[in-house]
Amino acid sequence: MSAKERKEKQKTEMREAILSSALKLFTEEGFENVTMRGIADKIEYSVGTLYLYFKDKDEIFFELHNKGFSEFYKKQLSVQTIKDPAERLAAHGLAYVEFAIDNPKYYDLMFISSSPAKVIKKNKNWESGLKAYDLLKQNIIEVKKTGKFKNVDTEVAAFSVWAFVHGVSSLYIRERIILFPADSLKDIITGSLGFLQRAY
Amino acid sequence: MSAKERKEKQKTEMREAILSSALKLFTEEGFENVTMRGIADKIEYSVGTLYLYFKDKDEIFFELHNKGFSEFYKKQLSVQTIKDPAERLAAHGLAYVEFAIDNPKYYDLMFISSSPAKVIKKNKNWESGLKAYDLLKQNIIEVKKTGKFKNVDTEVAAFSVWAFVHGVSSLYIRERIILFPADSLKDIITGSLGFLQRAY
Amino acid sequence: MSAKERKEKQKTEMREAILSSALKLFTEEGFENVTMRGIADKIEYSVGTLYLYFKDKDEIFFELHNKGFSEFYKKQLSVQTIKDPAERLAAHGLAYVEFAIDNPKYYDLMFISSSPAKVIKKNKNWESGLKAYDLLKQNIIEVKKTGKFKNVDTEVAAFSVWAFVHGVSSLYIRERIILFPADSLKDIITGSLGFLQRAY
Amino acid sequence: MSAKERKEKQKTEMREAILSSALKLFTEEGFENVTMRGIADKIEYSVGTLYLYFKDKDEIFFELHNKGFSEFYKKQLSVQTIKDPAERLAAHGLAYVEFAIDNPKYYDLMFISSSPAKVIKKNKNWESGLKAYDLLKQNIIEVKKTGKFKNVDTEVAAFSVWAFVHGVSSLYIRERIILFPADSLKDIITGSLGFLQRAY
DNA sequence: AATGAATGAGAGTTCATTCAT
DNA sequence: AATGAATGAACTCTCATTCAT
Repeated sequence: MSAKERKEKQKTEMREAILSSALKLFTEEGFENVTMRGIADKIEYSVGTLYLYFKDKDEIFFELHNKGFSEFYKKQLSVQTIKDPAERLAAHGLAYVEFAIDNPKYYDLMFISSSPAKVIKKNKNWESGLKAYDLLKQNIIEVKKTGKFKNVDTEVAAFSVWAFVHGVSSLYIRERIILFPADSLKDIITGSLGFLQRAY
Repeated sequence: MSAKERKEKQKTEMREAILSSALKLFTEEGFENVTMRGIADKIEYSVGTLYLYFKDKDEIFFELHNKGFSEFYKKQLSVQTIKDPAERLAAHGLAYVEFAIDNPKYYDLMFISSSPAKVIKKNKNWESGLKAYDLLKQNIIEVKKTGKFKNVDTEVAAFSVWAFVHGVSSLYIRERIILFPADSLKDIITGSLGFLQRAY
Repeated sequence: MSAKERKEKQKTEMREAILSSALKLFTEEGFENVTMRGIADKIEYSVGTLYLYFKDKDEIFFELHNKGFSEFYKKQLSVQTIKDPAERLAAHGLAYVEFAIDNPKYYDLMFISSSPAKVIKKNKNWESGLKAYDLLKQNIIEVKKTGKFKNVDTEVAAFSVWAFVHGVSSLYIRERIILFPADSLKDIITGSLGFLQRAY
Repeated sequence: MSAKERKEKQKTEMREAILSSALKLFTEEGFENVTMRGIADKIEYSVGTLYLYFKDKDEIFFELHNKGFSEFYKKQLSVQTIKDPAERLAAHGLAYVEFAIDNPKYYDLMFISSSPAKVIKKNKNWESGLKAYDLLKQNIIEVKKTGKFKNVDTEVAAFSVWAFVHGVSSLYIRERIILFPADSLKDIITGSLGFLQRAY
C-alpha cells in the first residue's frame, strides 16, 4: 500500500469513526441534543478536528441520511430476483423489516426522527423512498395478476403493506423493551408478517 | 361562582392557553427548537408568566403528554360497549387511527417524537399505553372464542394489529404530503383497515 | 416622571452605556479585536444583556456610525448662517476639524477605520458625507463670485480643502503623541487652517 | 552561483511570495480578517510552510511595514538633490503623494489602518517617519531663507504640508470611487498640489 | 523543505430560568 | 398576577499555531 493510499484509508476511517459516534448519539439523544463536543469526546478528539472532516453538524447528519437510504434501497432491490410474485412480495416486506432490525439507528434517523430543517431542504433521499414504494406497487400489481388480492385496490394494498412493515419496524425500534421480552421479539415479528399474508 | 372559583377557572384557562400554544409549537418545530419565549409570544404574555403556571419547560411537555394519553385511553375505552367481539376489534383499530387523525399533534408527541430525557424518567404514561394494549389482547382472545383467528398466536395477533394501526397513523402524520393526494387519504386509510380484516 | 418614562429613560441610558463602552473599544482596538464580552465587562454586565439592547455586534457599530454622521452633518450645517462667503468657507473648514477634535473616536470610526463588510452594505450614511461635500462646493462657488479663487477649478478647490481638513484631522487623531507636544497642537491646527487661507 | 547562494535566493523568493500574497489580503480585508490559510492558499502552499519563513502572523505584517517605510524614506530622499528650495519642497509633496498612489496598499498599511498591538510595540518604523518629517522641516526652513513663507511658523507650515499630502493620499486610497470619476482623479490631485503652492 | 492533521482558546450568539418590581 | 431585565451556561464554529511524518 502506497503512502497515498494509506493516507486515504486513514481519512476514510476517521470519517467512519465520526459518523459512527454521531449515529449513536443522534438516535440516542436526538439531533438537537447532540453536541459537536459530545461527538468529539466519544472518539477522543478535539472539536475542531470534526471540522476537518465535515463542513458542519448538518453535514454529518446528511451523510448518515445518505448512507442509510443507499443501504435501504440496495436491500429492497435484493429481493427483486425472486420469480414468484407472492413470494417476492413477502420477501419485500421481510426485507423492509430486516433492514430496520439490522440498522435500527439508521431506520430511526431515516423514518422516525424528524430531520433538521436544512437537511430536509436539500434532501434528495426521498427519491429513494419513492422508488422503493413504486417497487412495492409493481409487486402488488403482479400478485394481482396471479388471481390473489381480489377486490383490493392497488393503492390501498400498497399503503397497507407499507404501513404494516413501518409499524412493525417502529415498534421494534422504539418500544421493544416495554412491550416484549427481547428474545421472543423476532418470533413475533415473523409471525406478524405471516399474519399479514392471511389477507392475500 | 365564588371569587375562589373564578380564580381557579382563570388559572385553568391560562394553563390551557399555554398548553395549546406549546402543543402547536412542539409538533411543528420539535421540542428542542421551541423556546419559552416562543410559547409566551404566541399567547402574548411575558416569559416569566409561564413560570407562574409551570415549573419549567419539561413540565409543560409532561402535562401535554399526560393529557394526550388520558384522551387516548378514553377513546379506546369508548368502543368496549360494542357486543360483537369481531366488530369490537375492528372498532378498536379504527378508534386508534381516528385518535391519531383527530389529534395528530398529540399522537406525534406521544408515539413518534422522542421525549426529553427528564420526562421519560418520571413518566407513568406508559401505563395507559399498556392498559390499552391489554384491552386489545382481551378483544383478540374473545374474537378467537368465536372461531376466527384460527392458528394465530394471541401475542402475534395483538402485535400485528397494533403495528398496523401505528404504521397507518405514523404515515398519515408524517408522510402524507409525499405519498398521497390529501383528498384520497381517508379512503385509503379506511380501505387499509378493511384490508387487515381479511386476515381474520 | 411616570413609571413608564422612568423605564424608557433607563433603557436609553443602558443603550448609551453600551454604545459608549463599545465606541471606546472599537477605536482603541479596532472592530475585529473587540469582543462582546469585552464590551460587557466594561459596563459590568453579562454578555447576554447586550443582546437585549442590540441585535448583534454589527448593530452596535452601525448605531455608532449613525450617531456620528448625524452629529457631523449637524455641525456642518451650523456654519451656513454666516453671510460672507469667504468667512463661511473658513468656518466650514474649522467646523470640520472641530468635529474631529471634539469627537475623535467618532471621526476615527467614520472616516479612518474600515467598517465591517455588513455595515458598509446597508450604509446610507455616506449620503450625509456627500451632502456635506456638496455644501462645500456651493460655498466655494460663492467665494469665487466675490473674485477670490481666481483660476482655480471648483472641483480642485473643493477636493483640496477637504483633503486638507481630513489630513489635519487624521494626523490629530492618530499621530498626535508622536509628532507634537499636546499643548501646542491646537495652535498648530489653527495656524494650519490660516495657512490654507493664504491660497485664496 | 553556489549551492548556498541558490538556497538563499530560493528562500528570499519564497518570503517575497508570502509577503506579496499577505499584502494584498491585508489591505483588501484588513489584518484581522486575513487567515494564515488564506495567505497560504493564495501561493498554493500549506499553512505550515508559512511558519518556516515567518515566526507568526504578526511578523509577516511587521515585515511589510518595514518594507513600506524603507521604500517610503527612499522616495523622500530622492528629491533632495534638487537645488532650488521651493522646487524641492514642491517635489517633496509630490513624491509623498506619488508614493501613496504607486503603493496604495503599503500606504494604507503604514498610515491609515491600525496595526496589531504587538507590532506597534516593537515598531521602530516611526523613526523613518520622523526622519522624513525632519527633512520636510529643513526644506521649509530653506524656503523661508529665500523670502517666501513670510509670517508663517515653520512648525505650522510643516504640519500643514504634511496634513495636506496625507489628506490627499488618504482620500485617494479610501474614497476615490465615491467622490470622483476615476479618470479625472489624477488631474485633481495635481491641481490640488498646485493649489497648496498658492499659499507659499 | 513541506505537509496537513490536530488542538486549545476563544469568538458570537441563544436560551431556560430567576427575581426585583 | 405579571413583568422583563439580567444572567450563566451552553452551543456551533474558526483559527493561529504546533509537530510528527
